[in-house]
Amino acid sequence: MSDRGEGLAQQRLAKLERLRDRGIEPYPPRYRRTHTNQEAVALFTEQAKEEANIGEVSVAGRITSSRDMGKATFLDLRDGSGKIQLYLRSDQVSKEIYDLLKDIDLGDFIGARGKLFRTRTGEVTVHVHEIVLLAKSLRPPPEKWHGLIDVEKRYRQRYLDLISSEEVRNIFRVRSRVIAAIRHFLDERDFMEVETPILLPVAAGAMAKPFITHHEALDQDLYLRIATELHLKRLIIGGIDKVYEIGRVFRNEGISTKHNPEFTTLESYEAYADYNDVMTMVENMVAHIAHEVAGTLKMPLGEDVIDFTPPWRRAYLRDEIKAKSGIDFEDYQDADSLKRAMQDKGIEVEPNASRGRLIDKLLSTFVEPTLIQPTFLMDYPVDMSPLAKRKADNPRFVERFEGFAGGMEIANAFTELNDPLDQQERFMEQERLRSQLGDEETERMDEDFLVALEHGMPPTGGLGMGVDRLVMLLTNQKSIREVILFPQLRSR
RNA sequence: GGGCCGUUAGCUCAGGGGUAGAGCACCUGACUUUUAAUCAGGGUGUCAGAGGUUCGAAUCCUCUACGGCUCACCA
Repeated sequence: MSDRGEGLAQQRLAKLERLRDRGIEPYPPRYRRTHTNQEAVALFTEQAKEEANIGEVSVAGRITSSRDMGKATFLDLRDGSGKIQLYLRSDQVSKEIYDLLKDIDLGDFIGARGKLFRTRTGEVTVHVHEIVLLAKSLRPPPEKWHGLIDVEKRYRQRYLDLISSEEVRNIFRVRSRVIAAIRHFLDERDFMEVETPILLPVAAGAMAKPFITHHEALDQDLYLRIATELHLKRLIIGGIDKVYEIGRVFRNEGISTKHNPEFTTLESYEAYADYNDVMTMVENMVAHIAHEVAGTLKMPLGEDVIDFTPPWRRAYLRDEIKAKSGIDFEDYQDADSLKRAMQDKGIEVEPNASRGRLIDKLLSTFVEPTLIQPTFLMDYPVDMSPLAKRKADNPRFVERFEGFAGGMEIANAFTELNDPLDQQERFMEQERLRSQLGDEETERMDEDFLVALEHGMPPTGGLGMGVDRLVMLLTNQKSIREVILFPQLRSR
């Protein structure tokens, strides 16, 4: 048989036709297995101890490796639970079955039935007397030893990445367990999980540029949410005293190793709590998650080991910025003077930056990269926190903290602003900055939310956490794309 | 958006003006406990795409597409 000029897919297609010609259906509707691969291996291990007679098992999965010895063949079969080895002998299966092997390729799904035994080298193996093709694969799998390296291909065809990399499979297992652990932690504390709208007439609740879309029937532009904050606070007003949402938010900004246009946040709000209570909750929650997914609170990250054991270090934002940048932003009460001070230090500054954004620049340039071990920075200037409550003893600051680890911000929390008149003034100040500076990312006025606040909101502690970044920390990944199954790429 | 780097067989990668290469995968044959099976034979290709320079381009130049890192922006 010549295969010159034939692609690998054409070869497989030819095998498919041969199978059909022999009356073998390459895509049967179902197969009943008795055990997952993991269960089958465990079954043998348990029963072997008792030297009991082990019955037959049927298992199913994708063929990931094949070792053809002529009159005997070994196959590796993988399902969602793990791998098990199959062993076929030509003198112990029908000719039809052994011939079927010739037209089965790496990547095909099969079901196999037989008795368990242990090979000379000690591997639990199914001594197969019957195999059934469950699904023919028409394209070759990635290389078995190096796997899939091409980053673009890994993201665009994530299924191939998952097939060929145990490490990648594990990252997404951990991600799933992180989210489950968050739910468990909050549900245990009587928080109620809710879902709030993604399509909104006004995208408010954070400083970010939104995506815009259009509703045809309403003939109205809508925005994709940039935060869940304002709707969750409406629910606090509505009497749901402990509420949270884990959900996707969307920000129309740059893409980088730390930013994906859609990402997952946890936001939680607790009535009659303040930011000190939230701080305690955050360190306990992250410790709980780390313990659940890793069994330890000391997580490797690059060259470092991050110790999430509470209590985390606490410092004041102003002190920390002063210590690391040499600038005390309280010496500069307006944007212009602060800008000059920063330029004198050789810092590049956007001409239109507000005072809040300048301070944020100091934080992200000089402080954030140095916060490897978990740290809370407390008490932010009111300029950069339009939704947080002022400190009673100093109205220029608010009761706000951010949590950092691994040089990244992972949490942002405050005692929520519940004074509707102050909130209105803060929104108006943001609107003024927007029109004056043309800053598309300033906070937007949400009139409907103001009406809600006027009905009265109890003192409340609120939290926002970047779930993707938390997963990065807990899986030792440098890029957010490694913890998002299908990260945003330019379409081809 | 700027800068730098990359794109060669299904996959992982060499090659850098003169006949398109290797390992794995694949195909043919041998082999009844292998496991990166082994042994013998076979190269399956729009060198990302389009122009240009040259007697001759995968190789040099320009543009385009996509990706990575980084800066800017943000969480």
